[in-house]
Amino acid sequence: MADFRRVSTSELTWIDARKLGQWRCEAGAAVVEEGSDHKRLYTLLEGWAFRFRMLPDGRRQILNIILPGDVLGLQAELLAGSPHGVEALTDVSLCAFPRTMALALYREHPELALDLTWLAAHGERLTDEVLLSVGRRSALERVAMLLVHLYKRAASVGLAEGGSIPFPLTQAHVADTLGLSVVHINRVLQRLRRGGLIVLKEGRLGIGDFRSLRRVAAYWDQPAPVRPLL
Amino acid sequence: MADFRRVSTSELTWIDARKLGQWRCEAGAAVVEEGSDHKRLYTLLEGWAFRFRMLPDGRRQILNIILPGDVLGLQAELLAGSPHGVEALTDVSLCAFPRTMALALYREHPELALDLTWLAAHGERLTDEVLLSVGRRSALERVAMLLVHLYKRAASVGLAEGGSIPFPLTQAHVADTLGLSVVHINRVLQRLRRGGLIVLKEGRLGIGDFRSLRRVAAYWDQPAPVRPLL
DNA sequence: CGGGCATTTGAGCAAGATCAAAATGGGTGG
DNA sequence: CCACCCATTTTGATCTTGCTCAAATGCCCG
Repeated sequence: MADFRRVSTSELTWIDARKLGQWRCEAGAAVVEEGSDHKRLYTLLEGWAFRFRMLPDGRRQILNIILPGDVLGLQAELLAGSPHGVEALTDVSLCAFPRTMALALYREHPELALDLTWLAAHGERLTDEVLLSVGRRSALERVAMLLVHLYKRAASVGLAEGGSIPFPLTQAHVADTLGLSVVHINRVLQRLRRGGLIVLKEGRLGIGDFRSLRRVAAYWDQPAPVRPLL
Repeated sequence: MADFRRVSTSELTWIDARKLGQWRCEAGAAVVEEGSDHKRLYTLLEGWAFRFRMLPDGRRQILNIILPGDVLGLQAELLAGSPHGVEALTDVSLCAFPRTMALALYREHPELALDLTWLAAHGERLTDEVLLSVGRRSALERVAMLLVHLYKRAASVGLAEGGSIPFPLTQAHVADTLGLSVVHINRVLQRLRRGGLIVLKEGRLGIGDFRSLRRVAAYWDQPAPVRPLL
């Protein structure tokens, strides 16, 4: 997610040497099985994916949308067993590392290791934000919030072009992200479209009026997520 | 949270040497101001507390209940600025460490540092579980889930006595944890009480019928959260 | 052209919210 | 010990947000 501290070349080489290689996944495919016991750490190089959990009867909650640059598997791989599934939204390519890299990393590159913890903490903060939405925001606020947030994240990794970003989520995905029904999502989206707040068509999302959309979302800026200089 | 790997004596001494000391907080007091820029890492020694975020208009979402043994401030202190508040539920005592401990820890005790990341990841997993509840479970399921879960956690740190644990949350806290209204929480609790599933009175919670309560919660066991041997 | 998915629309329903007020239940100062 | 205060719990009544069910429409792809 965007702002990282500068990583030294020696660190980079070190990481690079341990790469297991690249993987590709088709849209819709499971990147990590729910409940499986994977032994890897991934970085998403390209494409979109999401983390989710399900209830026995099939209800699904999307926990997190994953964009290029995000690290995958801190929760899953550091913990035994993976408590969630990961599915590709678009064709996806990722870079895998052996799980055993972690300890070596901690021994040989404490700086990088700290970054890893930072990343884990940051991930939790994102989840916190979503929890606030799902628990306490109205449907309209939730949708507005999600769209603003996704737009910002996508733009920050260079996905914005001509005032819009790719938007590979179906309305069902949005529903499962926000804890709402598909039908209702549809109606809320139309409301936002009619109000000129968003432009959502042909798989792309543009924001018509950032300021208003934010206001609708009952959202205001978080201090930028920068790793503190210790 | 219960299951830790064995920590060596040298590690313990190291940690102990860095302790800034103990703090106490009264019930209801803010342990960390929302939005403040604290410089500490805490461990909760005694009592209950909770993490929360608020919306401009006062709506509150409780993110996490904090029990003795839990680490506080991974999200807050590793990130710049604290995006959430922490409030004491009961009188509380905590142990503080300087934020600068982190890097030293990473340099000198990679094993411990890995534990720290593990803790951060584990924290996120808890949040994930709550998110699944709030997003996709019915009110009844959510309450059942929360009570089972709190009971297990509290019991695992030795708070259970005679089949019950202390329960310092008001119904308003439960409501803000689960994204429901106080009135509705009240009704659901009565339903569970009448069904003999729980015993909740005089500030203590007992579970009448674990199996059924779990079933009601649409909950089933997670693999135990044990740090993997790398 | 036909099947499958996603989106859209309509109608009725219900879980849970809101509003209001009464009943409890400690704690506190007199 | 009592009177009072304030927070919490409880109850009742009504309303609304968002859900469910059902069907139509549009679209992509083989």
